[in-house]
Amino acid sequence: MAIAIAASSEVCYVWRMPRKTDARANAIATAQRLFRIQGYTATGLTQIIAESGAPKGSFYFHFPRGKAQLAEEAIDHYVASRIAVLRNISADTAGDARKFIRQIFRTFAAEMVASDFQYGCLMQNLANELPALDAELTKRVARGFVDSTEVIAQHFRGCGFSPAHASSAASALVAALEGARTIARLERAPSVFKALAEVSVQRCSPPEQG
Amino acid sequence: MAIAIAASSEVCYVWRMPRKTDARANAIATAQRLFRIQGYTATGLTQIIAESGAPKGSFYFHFPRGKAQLAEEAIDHYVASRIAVLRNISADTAGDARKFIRQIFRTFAAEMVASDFQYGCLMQNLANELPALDAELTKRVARGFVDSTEVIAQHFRGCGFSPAHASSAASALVAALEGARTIARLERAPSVFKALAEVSVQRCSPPEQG
DNA sequence: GCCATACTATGGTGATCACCATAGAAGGGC
DNA sequence: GCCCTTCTATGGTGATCACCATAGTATGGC
Repeated sequence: MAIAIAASSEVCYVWRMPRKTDARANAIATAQRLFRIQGYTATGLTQIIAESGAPKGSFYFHFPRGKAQLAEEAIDHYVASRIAVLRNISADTAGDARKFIRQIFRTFAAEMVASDFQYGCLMQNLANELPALDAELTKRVARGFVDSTEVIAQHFRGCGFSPAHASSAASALVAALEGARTIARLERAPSVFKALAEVSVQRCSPPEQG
Repeated sequence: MAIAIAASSEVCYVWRMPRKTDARANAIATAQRLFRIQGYTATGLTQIIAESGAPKGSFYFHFPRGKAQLAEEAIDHYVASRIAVLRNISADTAGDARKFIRQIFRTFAAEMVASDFQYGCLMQNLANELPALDAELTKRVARGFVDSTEVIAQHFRGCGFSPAHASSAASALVAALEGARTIARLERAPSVFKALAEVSVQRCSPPEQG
């Protein structure tokens, strides 16, 4: 097959060699971790490469567009896993908005405790450094929030919320989660998640709920 | 007066020369603005000095401890003005929790619109770069949140909330405000403030409120 | 065995980082 | 008029930044 393809000059590596190392995946995972802890600008490529253990010089082979490309792939990875978590919680609490909200706050709080309050949200960290980001990266961050919000709104609609109400409630919940992360990191305590969970849950309990 | 004071050797500049320039205040204001837009690490001293218009070389005369000291003074300034704003709103809406909350969201949203969604919260930006901050600066950021929260809690107590309820409601409100800022910057629209205001207000309206 | 591809390895690019040493100018106290 | 203090001005420090040029190794197709 290589012959047939080699003749076509357009695409030159279609046949994929068996993956030899996981240097690329390691770099993305390390970048995601460090960006979450330190932020985008404060994290140097030197540190990412060093901590990823992967060979140093080959970085621009895997990421020819450099740091920006690495961040793009890191955020894609992050958003995908965050959405997967939300979908799981949604499935576990189908039709029950209060249980859904409580479970989300509990899950996020647990994640922060597990990291000893070191990890922030990758999307939030990038959002706070917008001028350092190129257009493509900014778009992905914004899209990450939109997609996350949509998963939550979908669950609320499944609880009988009107589409408009579901959207605004989802938007409020996402914002509350982001804010809680900031506070929790400073307080090194998950109490703010508890406070916000109560506030958010009370909202959908009153008689006129629908 | 200068004679009498000059005799005391302990303090050597009590008598204050007439302030010749406002280079120092300019540097703090410029730092605050840039830190809010770009973040702490991403903002270089070079840029601060250049944009502040003040003379370049004299920076370490005014801020002998360098960037960290500048950030400390910037955040002190920021926290003080934020608390003043909250106190004003509190006084204008005494005894009315719902009005208080709505007015806060409206004020913060207006500030974001006025800056064309460029300004983040200085405390939040610093909180997201904790590893780059020294202990003193971290302490001031944390204290800024505690003090802001206390102003809000105080208002809630004045509305008849129990102390515990007032504290957790205030904590939730602060977190919601921070999260809303992040989202609003990306969406370049204040709608998330509106959504959160509705959610937060509904909480204190149901029959059992107290 | 040969070659193309996949990946590693080294060393260095100019630019920018925070920071500082040193010296000069401006102005009031005496 | 001299001095001390406040403030300005210049130029450069070593370190680190993202990025890249070049060469070497490993592996599978043929």
